[in-house]
Amino acid sequence: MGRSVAGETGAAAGRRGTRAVSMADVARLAGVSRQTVSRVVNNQACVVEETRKRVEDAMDELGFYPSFAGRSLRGGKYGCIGLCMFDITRAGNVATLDGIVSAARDCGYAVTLVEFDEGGPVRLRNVARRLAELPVDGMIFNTNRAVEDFDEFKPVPGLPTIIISMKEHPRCTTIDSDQYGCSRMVVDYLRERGHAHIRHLAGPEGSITADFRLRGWADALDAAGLERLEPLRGDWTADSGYELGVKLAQDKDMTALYVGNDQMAMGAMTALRAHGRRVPEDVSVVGVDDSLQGVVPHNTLTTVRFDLRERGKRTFDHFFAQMSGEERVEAVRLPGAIVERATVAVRP
Amino acid sequence: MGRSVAGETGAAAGRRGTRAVSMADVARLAGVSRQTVSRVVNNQACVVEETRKRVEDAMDELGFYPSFAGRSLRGGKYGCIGLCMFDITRAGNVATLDGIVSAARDCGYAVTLVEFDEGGPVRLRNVARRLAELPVDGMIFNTNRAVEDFDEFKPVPGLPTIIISMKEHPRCTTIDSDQYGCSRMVVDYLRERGHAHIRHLAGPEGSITADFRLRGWADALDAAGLERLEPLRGDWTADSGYELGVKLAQDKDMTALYVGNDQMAMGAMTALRAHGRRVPEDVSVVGVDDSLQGVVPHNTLTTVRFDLRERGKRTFDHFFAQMSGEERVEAVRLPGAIVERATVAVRP
DNA sequence: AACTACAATGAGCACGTTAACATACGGCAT
DNA sequence: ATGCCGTATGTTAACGTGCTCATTGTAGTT
Repeated sequence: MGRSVAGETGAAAGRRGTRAVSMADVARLAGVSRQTVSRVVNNQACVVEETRKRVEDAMDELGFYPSFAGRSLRGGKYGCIGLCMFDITRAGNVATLDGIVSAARDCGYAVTLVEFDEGGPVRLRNVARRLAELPVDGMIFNTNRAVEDFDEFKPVPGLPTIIISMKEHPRCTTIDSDQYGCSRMVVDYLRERGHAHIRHLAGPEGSITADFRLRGWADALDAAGLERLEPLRGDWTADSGYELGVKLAQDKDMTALYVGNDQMAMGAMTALRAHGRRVPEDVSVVGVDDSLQGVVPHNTLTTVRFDLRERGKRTFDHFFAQMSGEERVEAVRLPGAIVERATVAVRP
Repeated sequence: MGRSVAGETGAAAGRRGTRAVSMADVARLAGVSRQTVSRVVNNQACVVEETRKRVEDAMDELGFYPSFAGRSLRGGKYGCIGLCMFDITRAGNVATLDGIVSAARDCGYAVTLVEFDEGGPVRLRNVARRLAELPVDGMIFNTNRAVEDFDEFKPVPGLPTIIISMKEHPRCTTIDSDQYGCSRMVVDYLRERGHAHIRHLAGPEGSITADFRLRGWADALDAAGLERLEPLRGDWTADSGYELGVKLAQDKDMTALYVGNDQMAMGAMTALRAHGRRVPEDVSVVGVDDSLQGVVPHNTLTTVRFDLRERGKRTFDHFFAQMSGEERVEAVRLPGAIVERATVAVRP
């Protein structure tokens, strides 16, 4: 905190005497009733051209903007969605945010953004409380980290709630890129190309995304009856990928490496090459996220691409459906697609 | 559009009979007046413990949340800032957004995010109109592209407005990373290390950031009386950097290359090496943004780092100052810092 | 002339909250 | 007993908008 909070300044500072212009002010200047001003603002018929003109002039002169408070107090709706995210700066989240914002805009909604508290364990209930006191008609949570009260959380009555998460929720619709399915897809893709020794370099513990990607890989290997060696865990950075790639270079049986994200894949690939393993001739490498395009020159990494902007759009669509009366609770998983570049070879 | 917009659903859908719980409902259940409920909600003194308890129980039972509309109608403040950005997904913007959101939160503000319309020329006036009808106490614009009515734009009376932009504005405080100064800094840095033939690979035309970085480089060379060859222009991607790097490899006089961002620098560096120019022995390379850390293994690029999250925080600070009555219009430019890695050599 | 039909506008209320003022009550000094 | 004070609570009014209903004005029909 430190400084005074918004609530306090509200009463104290006000608009320093410059109280915003109201419809009554406009009506007075234009010599009409407030209701006529209201009609002009809302583009209703039944206003004669000359009156409309006079009102519009008065609005311009006074710099009138309809008060959101008054309007929504009457209508009951704000036209805003509350969105809560863990870490906006993580690459995937931004695209999703962007998708939500633009889909919302198309339906006349704005997006109010808050971040999860960082210190201490996270509880959806607390965030929901905070959002419920903001001018929002519903909520979207993006929970890609562990949440204490995930299962017992109950959405605020009257406020449709969607959760972006791989974990299913008993009362809320969840939506996410299919982090589990993408791994099975990659394993199938590699098996079709003759690979039987497929190792995995996963993201850090505590990351739900990393866990689901890992589980998908493990289940796919088990289902296919392939040998499954212990996966390694990095921290999503290229340098951690390099470090673990050095270890993996020792494994002469490995013919394919599936890495939990592209940056680590980049690191691992560099390490493999530096230690005499050719890519893709000796070892095929597949990443996830397709995040290197434009960042690295001549990007050749075969990877899985999720349309995260689309994920945001779909999230809003489900939100909008609930706003419109849809009651169904479902778990939507959006599939990724393999982007074939040049780091996978076919085994004889 | 296509579907109905928020405004329309407001009246039509309502909360489908589930009108939100009001203070009056709580008061009735607890057997007190609305005012007493209000006092409990706002943690005011002068409520006897037993009454408070009864009211709180009633609130819990009914699932009461104070209505933002009613509250702000009375108080005149919303506790929300409107933020308008061009493209959230551009790397720098996210960090800034994050800084604003977290600084705002510390002062009890939420951030309502909208994007600039994409089609057609952009006018601040239109965006301001849209924001002014949302529940916001002020606005922040992030304008890193050309805006049609930049100079003549007048902020909405009563709504403090800050613009994140290198261009100065006659009526609004502007703030930005010092895109101009960083280039001068880089040129000085290279001159101190004996370089006299410093070329520039700039970002695309139409990017204000690219223009200011270019102008800083040009002015610094002119001021030092150094030869200034025509700069090349890429599109921020590593591949465009590579392509132009191939051309620059022909220039045997060039001893230093200053590139408008790190990704192009990465591409250019790769091209230079591929064409027999050693980095940094033959050519020193400096980028801007420090955006490769964690993305590329063993990142060695010397670059300029801006603390963009800090930029967001500072932006909010200036906004908050204006909310508190500060009238001053200023142009704040936040300096970057050179991150020394291994792509600059000292000339004999 | 008296009527209906319709267009244009106005009056009044309701939404949920809170500041300002009003009331009730017990305790204490005069 | 009277007056005063402080605490706890209730009452009233106001914030700005938009819906419903009422009123006025105008044109057309009988």
